Amino acid sequence: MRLHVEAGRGATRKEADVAEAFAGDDAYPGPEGRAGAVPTMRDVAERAGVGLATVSRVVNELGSVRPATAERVRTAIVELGFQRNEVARALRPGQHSRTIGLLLGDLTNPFYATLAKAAVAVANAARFAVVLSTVDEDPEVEQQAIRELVGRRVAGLVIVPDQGDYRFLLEETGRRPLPVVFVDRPSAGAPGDSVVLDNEAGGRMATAHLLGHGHRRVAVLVAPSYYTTGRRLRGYRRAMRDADVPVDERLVVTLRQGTPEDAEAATRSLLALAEPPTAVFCTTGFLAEGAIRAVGAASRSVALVGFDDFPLADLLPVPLTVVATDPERMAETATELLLARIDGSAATSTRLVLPVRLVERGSGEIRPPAG
Amino acid sequence: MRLHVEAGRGATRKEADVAEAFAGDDAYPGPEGRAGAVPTMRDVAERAGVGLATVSRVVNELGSVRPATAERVRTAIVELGFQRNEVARALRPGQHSRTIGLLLGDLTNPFYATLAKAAVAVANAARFAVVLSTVDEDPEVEQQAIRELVGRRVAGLVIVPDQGDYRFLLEETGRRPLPVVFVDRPSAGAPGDSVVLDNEAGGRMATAHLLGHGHRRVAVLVAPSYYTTGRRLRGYRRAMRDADVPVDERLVVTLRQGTPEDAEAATRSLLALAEPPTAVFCTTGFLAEGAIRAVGAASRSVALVGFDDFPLADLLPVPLTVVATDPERMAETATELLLARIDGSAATSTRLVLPVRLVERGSGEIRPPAG
DNA sequence: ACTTGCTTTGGAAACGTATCCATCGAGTCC
DNA sequence: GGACTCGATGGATACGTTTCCAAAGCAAGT
Repeated sequence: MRLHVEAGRGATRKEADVAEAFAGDDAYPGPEGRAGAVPTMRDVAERAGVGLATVSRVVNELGSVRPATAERVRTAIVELGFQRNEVARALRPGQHSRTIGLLLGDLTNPFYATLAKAAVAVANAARFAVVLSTVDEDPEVEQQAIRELVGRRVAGLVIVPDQGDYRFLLEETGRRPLPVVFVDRPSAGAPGDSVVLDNEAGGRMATAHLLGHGHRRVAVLVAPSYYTTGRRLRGYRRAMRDADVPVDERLVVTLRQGTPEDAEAATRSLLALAEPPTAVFCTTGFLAEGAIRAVGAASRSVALVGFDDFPLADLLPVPLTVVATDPERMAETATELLLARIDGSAATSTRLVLPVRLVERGSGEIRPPAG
Repeated sequence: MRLHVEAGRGATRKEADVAEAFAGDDAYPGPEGRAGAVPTMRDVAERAGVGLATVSRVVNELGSVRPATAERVRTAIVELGFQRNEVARALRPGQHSRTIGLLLGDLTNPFYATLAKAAVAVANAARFAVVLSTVDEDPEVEQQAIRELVGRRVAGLVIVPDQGDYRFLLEETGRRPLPVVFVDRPSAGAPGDSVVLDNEAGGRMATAHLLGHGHRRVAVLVAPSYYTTGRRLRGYRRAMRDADVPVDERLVVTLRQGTPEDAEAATRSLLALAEPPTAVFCTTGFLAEGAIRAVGAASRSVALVGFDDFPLADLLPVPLTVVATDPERMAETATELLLARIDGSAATSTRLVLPVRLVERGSGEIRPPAG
């Protein structure tokens, strides 16, 4: 049993490494198990003394069944504890499984976690289940995950796309295209709605804010997520141009990985320049985290603006100014759009752009050293 | 279209509230759609010139099919882009859907997010899908969510239980009991394995640590999550007893809600006492957050120990000392246990207790004011 | 009273897969 | 060389639901 190995991991800990497995206190009933199998519609029909079709009509609340009959059926349902088998239901052609697939990145990132939370809430409220898949950067894995979901006949997909090509979705889903909503980033050429942030405006706001506080040497840290951070960078350039401040390309750093560690190192390098930046715009929450560490360790005080708010940002030694987004609203909107699409309303392709806003907390209002 | 309302929300924002929906640029193909429907096993069989059963045998890698035949079938599968319909598969008796249900609390809580991440990773690696349901405190809603999952014929459940009663699970799943693993808290009387933390040891370590730094008036903030924080409180009492320090019950505060706000208010009250505590043990991450705010606002410096680590804890003005847990490992272990159970191995009921460890960062090493 | 039309009801087929069982072919033993 | 064995293969059935279609019940109209 593989678990034994697992339980032994981390055995170097100081205390209470008592990963004990004691067994048999409340043993499972054997596979032969207990009496009643899961009741089916046929059981209900039999008990209520009606036909199978009638039970289905009652369950699905299609009309044309006499109130008295319906009541008998409902009684039988309650008595037996019947619950419709969604699997069998989804097998019928033209029926979907009341399930949507949710494909996103690392849940440890609060941004994705919030997306997931909101999507699940909206879907569950509509009695849809959510199949969650997390992918990290590997288009191969992602495509496999999508195929898997399609194989499970989900009714639609909410995807936070990687830079991959999603055109295969069109092939994949055969007769009628699977409803898909892309979140945070539009997909390249694939059919589907999308809900994104106004990234460019965010980048512009952040940069203009720093410029407005007297900074001229404003660095920008860009994560390799192509679309979003690219747009934010575009906003940066636009703000610089609007303020007639030339961009020093040495201050535009595109990171390889986008991890906090990566950003910390990059920030250190920036601060070690002959003419270091007096402000840094971090196009990502993770990047901001790394930059904070580097700046905190440095002697100089550097202005910072992050992207994506996170809890405790206001508790830092220098509270972090951020471009706050509303991932919750984004996911809600996306999921509602998907459900509408599944429902058959929402006929034409839609592309929503949600606003962002600047939250001033201190780190962005630091002025450059005189000179 | 409901979305219009949605897009209009938050319209008080300063800039870029350009929630514009423009349509029709790349319209969906109509419902009649494009050519090929999703290929089925029958299509594969036809193309390969073999019987349906043979295709099934190849797909499921049951032996007893001649290599040449198998190869023909595999070719046809690739050519057609066939993918097994998991829905139909799950309908067969004795087959499960290669899907597990994951039931937990607010994903915004990094603890749950990490659990979800790890569970999904393990499940997906075993080619299981994960249906995610989040519940918040309402046993009614939770039971409904579980029924829903059972109706979808999931192969098993990973549950972070509320205080509710899970015995109904036994009734619910009919003939053979549904494999269930409880995480973080054992369930009351329900059948199933569980994987929990050594909460009592954690509480003991935290308190002993504070006592060891000279504190005598050690307060404890308890969230109303019954099991875990109750155990942590028990550890607190035990450490106090071991050190022969009497417990002042006014310093034992059980919160109504367990939110940061709640904790902040409670901490303020504590600090306003005639004989305020010199140290606070927060039995929860959220509680620690609130306590940090209250302590930061106060003039006095108070020692703090939190429970559950979180990112940036080391970046706070006074880096937070915490009892660190390993939710990732917990979820991995739980999911592996569930898969083993589904697989039919792991016969007897199991209960695992995972160790915790103290991470000293500064806030717990503050000494009490002399006197 | 018999037809007409409508509502309510039940039977049966179909969805795509896994598996039982029968069949078929080839190799083996006597 | 023929019966027998064993592996490979195909046909048929069942899983639980929805839905098409037909039948039956019933009221109203002629």
